[in-house]
Amino acid sequence: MTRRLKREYYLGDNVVSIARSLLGKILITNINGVITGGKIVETEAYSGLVDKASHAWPNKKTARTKVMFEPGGIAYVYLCYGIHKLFNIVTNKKGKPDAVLVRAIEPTLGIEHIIRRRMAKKLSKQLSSGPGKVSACLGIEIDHNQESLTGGKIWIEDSKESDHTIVETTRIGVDYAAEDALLPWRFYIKDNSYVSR
DNA sequence: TCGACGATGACCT
DNA sequence: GGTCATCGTCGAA
Repeated sequence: MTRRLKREYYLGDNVVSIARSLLGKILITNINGVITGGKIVETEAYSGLVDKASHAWPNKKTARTKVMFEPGGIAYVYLCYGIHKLFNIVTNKKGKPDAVLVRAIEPTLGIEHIIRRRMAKKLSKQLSSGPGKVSACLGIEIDHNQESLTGGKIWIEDSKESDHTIVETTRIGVDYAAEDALLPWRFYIKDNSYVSR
């Protein structure tokens, strides 16, 4: 069985280890009563204090990034390229702007709704293999920004699964971050076909 | 105000 | 491999 992660989980001060430990857990949404979810198979860590790739670097608080300065356990959702909604998990204590980007899931719950949202005919590996696709599958919108992850709309459940091998590598699409683009802060489950790229 | 530019994805060749 | 849709954000003016 599975159980919902508690607030304390998200308050941890090591966003990199949280990003790694989120692999295999189940991300679930309840959007107007429609429940969908999937196993997290790919994540990336972003740390506002030390990481040029983070929107909140260097400890930069703006209208957009202020949600990352809140205590962990809430969502940071923003619009990328004017089209895609990217879902992040805010971590760490108040004033420490860390977040984990969920890049891919393996659908496990409400698969018929996921297929409908993606306007597909059937389940395929390409439905949820990318951060914009994850939000599209789960019905995550911009106005879920700052939504609590311990409430009734978006949450994460633990899983007993632990037999996967984790691959760590560099993050995607952050070349602008110069040397920080080389940090091994992207994690995915080895051989899982829902991983992006 | 204004303009450059994305933590992407779909579609094309 | 390449192109481009599309718009909020942020720093410059």
